[in-house]
Amino acid sequence: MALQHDPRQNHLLAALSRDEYQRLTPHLERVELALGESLVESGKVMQHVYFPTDSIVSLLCVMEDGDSTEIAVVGAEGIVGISLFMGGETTPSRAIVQSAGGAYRLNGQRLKDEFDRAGTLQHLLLRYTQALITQMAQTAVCNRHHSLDQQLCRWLLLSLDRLPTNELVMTQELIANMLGVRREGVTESAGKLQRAGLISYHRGHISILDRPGLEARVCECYAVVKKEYDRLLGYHRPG
Amino acid sequence: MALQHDPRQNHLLAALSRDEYQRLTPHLERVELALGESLVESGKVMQHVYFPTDSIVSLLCVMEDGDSTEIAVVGAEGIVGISLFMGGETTPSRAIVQSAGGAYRLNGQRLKDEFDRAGTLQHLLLRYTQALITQMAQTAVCNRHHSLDQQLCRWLLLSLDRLPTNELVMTQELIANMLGVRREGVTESAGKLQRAGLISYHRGHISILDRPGLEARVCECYAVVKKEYDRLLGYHRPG
DNA sequence: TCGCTTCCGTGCGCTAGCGTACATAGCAGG
DNA sequence: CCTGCTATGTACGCTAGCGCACGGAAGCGA
Repeated sequence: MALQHDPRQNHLLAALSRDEYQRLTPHLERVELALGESLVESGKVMQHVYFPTDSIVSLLCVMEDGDSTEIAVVGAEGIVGISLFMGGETTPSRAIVQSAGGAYRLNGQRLKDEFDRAGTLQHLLLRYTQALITQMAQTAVCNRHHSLDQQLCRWLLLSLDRLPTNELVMTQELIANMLGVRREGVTESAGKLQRAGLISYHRGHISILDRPGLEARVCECYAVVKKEYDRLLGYHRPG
Repeated sequence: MALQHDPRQNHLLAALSRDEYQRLTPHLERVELALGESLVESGKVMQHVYFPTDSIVSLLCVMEDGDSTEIAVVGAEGIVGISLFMGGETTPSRAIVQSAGGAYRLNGQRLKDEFDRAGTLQHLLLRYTQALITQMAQTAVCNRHHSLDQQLCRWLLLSLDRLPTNELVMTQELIANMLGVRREGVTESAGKLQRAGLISYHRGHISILDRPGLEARVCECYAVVKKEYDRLLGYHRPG
């Protein structure tokens, strides 16, 4: 029933009460996010928050020497720019578009005003933030204890869950940046998955051929995060 | 001017408005936390939140095989049990007392009621949560990119910042659990620091002898976290 | 004083992932 | 077709940290 472009493709916006949605919708601006575009820069004050619909955004922690690590990924289930309503205004991390697609942009002040009404939106955003925290925590423990192979599977599955298709546009170089490992390491791990017939890699395009196969190889971290997202955000919707 | 036991030794409680503080203070219950005590168990609903005064609490992410990693540490600057006001009620992580000491306990429903008044407390708690998120993110990137030596320095400094003394009661075995590494690895790294004259280790008691020396060895992660805590929570108080 | 437990130190072989270097293959444009 | 660029594959030595095993030392209780 969704129009081709409908803010309610974003799950947070879809869960708002009628009143809230009607207050916000005149100020929602549809934007197309390009691969690699930066939505949030470390320490810079944001003017907008973003509600992805069919795009994916990575939250990255970047260090002085340029090395980076993805700490969480945001798709249609979430929002980019939580520090606006959390009160800090800025954050030391970056937000990079990991998969091009659409999103709805909202002025930061409008969001804060609505947040301060302490209605459904506030509760939704806080629950979402807690889910995000879980993802970050699990990422930390995964970084510590699990093999690159497993982490790559986790990353692919988390991305896949946020995509309408089975195709990912993403070079190994970029994945390496996300995971905070060498590009060659990704080549090697991806090669294993490819030889096992789980994925097919071709110059920046990954096709997932066997999702159950990936789920059989992934570490528990994926399930922990997914379960917590389901619990907190109740994804009982069809699409 | 603080009494020997004063809830306002916790910085969040100290920053409340007079009204808020007076509403809460009849329900604050002083408790002594013992080393190793568990305040929050994975998936269990909490009855209380805790405001540490001179104790330190570690938030741990524990995996199926028992391996664990500390994702953040909480002292007098914070609160244990954010999932209560974030709306999730439970969390997949655990909270363990890392350094014995005092705390004030508050019934969860009382906290939620006050939180929903959308006053100073709400803003404080949300800003604190954002600081916590920064700590978790930086922990994740540190796990990935930095040596055990550096991480041990970071851990010692973060603990030291939350302690009144220069002495830490903590076995290497426990530190290893926090950092998610082998006990032997901690022995080795701690040995280096000891030979360099920075610390003195003796059967579960660590004395920090040369704090500037630790700061010279630590990775940038420590400073990033500290700066963000200062920015968000404004620790311009004397003690 | 003896015995037990806890905590710390050390050694050794092993492996995952790093840093580096280089080779190849697809794609685009002239 | 040739050039050049980007993405991927491969190889090789290196190191940090792991798993395991053991030894010793400090404290505690009987």
